[in-house]
Amino acid sequence: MTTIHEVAEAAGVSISTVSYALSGKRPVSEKTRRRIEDAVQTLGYEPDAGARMLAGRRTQIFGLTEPLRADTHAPTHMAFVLATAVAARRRGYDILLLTDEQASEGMNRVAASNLVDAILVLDVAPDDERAEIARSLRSPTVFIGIPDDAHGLTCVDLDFEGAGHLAVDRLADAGHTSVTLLGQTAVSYRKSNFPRRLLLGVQDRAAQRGVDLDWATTGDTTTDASAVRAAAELALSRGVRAFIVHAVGDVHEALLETLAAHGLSVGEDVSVISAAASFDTSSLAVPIDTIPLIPQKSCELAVDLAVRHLEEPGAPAQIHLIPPEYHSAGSVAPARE
Amino acid sequence: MTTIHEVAEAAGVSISTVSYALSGKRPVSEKTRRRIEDAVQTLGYEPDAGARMLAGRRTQIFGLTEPLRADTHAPTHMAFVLATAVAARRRGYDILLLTDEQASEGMNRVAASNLVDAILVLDVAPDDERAEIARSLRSPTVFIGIPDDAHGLTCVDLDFEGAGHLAVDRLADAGHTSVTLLGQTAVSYRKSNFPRRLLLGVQDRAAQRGVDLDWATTGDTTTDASAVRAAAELALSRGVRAFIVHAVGDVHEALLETLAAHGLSVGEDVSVISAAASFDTSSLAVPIDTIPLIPQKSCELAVDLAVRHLEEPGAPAQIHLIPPEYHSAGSVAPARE
DNA sequence: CGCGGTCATCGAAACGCTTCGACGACTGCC
DNA sequence: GGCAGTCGTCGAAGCGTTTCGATGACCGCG
Repeated sequence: MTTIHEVAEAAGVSISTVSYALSGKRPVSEKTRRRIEDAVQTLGYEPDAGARMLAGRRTQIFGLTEPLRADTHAPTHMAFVLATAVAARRRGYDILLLTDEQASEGMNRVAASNLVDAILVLDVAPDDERAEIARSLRSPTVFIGIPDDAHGLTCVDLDFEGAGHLAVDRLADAGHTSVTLLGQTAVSYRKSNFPRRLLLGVQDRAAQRGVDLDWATTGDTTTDASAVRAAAELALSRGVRAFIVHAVGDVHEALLETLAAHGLSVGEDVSVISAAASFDTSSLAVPIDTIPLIPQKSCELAVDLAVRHLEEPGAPAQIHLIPPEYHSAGSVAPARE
Repeated sequence: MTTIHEVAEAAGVSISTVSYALSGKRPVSEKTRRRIEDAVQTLGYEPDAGARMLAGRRTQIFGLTEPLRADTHAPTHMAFVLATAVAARRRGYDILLLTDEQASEGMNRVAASNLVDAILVLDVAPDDERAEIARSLRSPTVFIGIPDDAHGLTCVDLDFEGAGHLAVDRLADAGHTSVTLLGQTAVSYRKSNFPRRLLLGVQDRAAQRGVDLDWATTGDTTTDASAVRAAAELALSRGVRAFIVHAVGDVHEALLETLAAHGLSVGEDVSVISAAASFDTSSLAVPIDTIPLIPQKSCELAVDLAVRHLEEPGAPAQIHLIPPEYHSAGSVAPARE
């Protein structure tokens, strides 16, 4: 294993000069630095992680807790994990997985042993036990998602309420007076927080704008295409011609099929908005207006916040809501009499 | 932060005694150990990871490389990641995620910096570039899956060929003379290795047993229910009454629906075996005989192998095939004339 | 009683890096 | 020509463990 000593010797300088040349924390002359860089190259030097942690009191590792409950939607979850890993890597951090049954043990352990510089929390539940732990930890902790009691926590998430407002506004602006929200599974309204926040935003704004709102879940614990079809049929029979969908791809497809079966053309006879979808809605049979939930955005912001808290330890904990964006694809039609 | 010094002081012993008491590498008297354990408890001592790495030349971390290609089946992949993390944790190791676009960079980096004790490789491709890197690394590396050139590598996987043999044998034993294999997506036969190995096993044994074999992929890049239905229809029209399914849950459901539509009862009129499914087939509408692919088994074995290579550095690299198990559920019927 | 042998404990030397204070060599100014 | 101020570099002190060799206490034996 090649050490900083060997690099120093090869370059004819002291080890501290090598360290400074590589970290850039003190100026090093052009000539010297080049010699050092050459030595690093030819020797294939890579600093020892353990030594660096010990001396530098930085590990360049973030812990990522993900409970991975049975009802977690795997593709979405994976997108978040991946996005986090990529964002962290870009800032020079690696990701240590904390998938313990009891997230508490893992968080306490890695924090107490200084294995990680900060902890990122995924798949946040309303009554998440990790909230309490995060408050007791000295390591910066960033939640991607918002627990009920977010007091003293740093959180990042899409502004689901705002997304709900935006969706209703667009439909109301188009003249629709009754709207149906096809939501998530029933269980996710209990185990997660964001579906409720979107629902709240939709209800809220619907009331303000005088829009009739129906709301249906799309299955009990798992998405159920027949439940979606039934809900859609019911809505259509009541004359509803505007839908907000907050669900996975399958639900969109089931809805579109049902609409097609009725001879209704999306963007002409009927309006559809996909709210907070984390998959690519452009691969659907029909282009759909979308207010996307972009994992990359949340995760990048989360990583940025973690880094910031590391750099300025005084930084206040607060909730960061990412403003919703509306991507038009022509699926909202003016209401007909 | 509490250090080993404070523990030593509190217990009235030297730090080396504390270290030995905690590691058990040298005998410590009952009395002393209890005092030390008490001090550890009350002070909430947790050894510093960096210091431990530096002094002990062990990090207690495994790297996990997962390329996460677009065509990766997320739920299956997640099951493997989770199983690996759990198995590693049980042996006292944490998992560091290596999701880099170029896995090479990450593997080299973490190995060179001694960040990990060993590397586990997931989602192995036939021409996987990580094979070459693994050979050049000093860190033990274990592949979960088998690349084309496995020379000099330690690999773990289900015996897919054996699973193919087993499936055909069961159907042939039941008197079936023609069988259809509903395989994976077309792309996975190029990008992965295991679908080919299962196919090979099936073809092989079918030839030996004089069984007519048809083979259909279940979509191009992604599973396509209509392709499954078409393949099933075709097979049925040719009089085939025996199916081997190597695919995700949706494919099973599409097949079962098609069979039901023809008024065929599984386990009476028609035989179905699910080969190498990594999900729970008992949640299907009809109980299906299954030769399961159990992520826990592969991942536990992989972790065990990594640990073994760490303990006895001389251990030879070899391929470990997990023998297939046949779980009967009554879905194989005797062939009719 | 003294001697070799356990057993439990201790002191000190790594491990490879970061960082602080100091120092010499210049430069430019009075 | 001497002095303050830069700039680049160096030596050494940690960082918190593990681990090796040594030491002292105690035991049983001749």
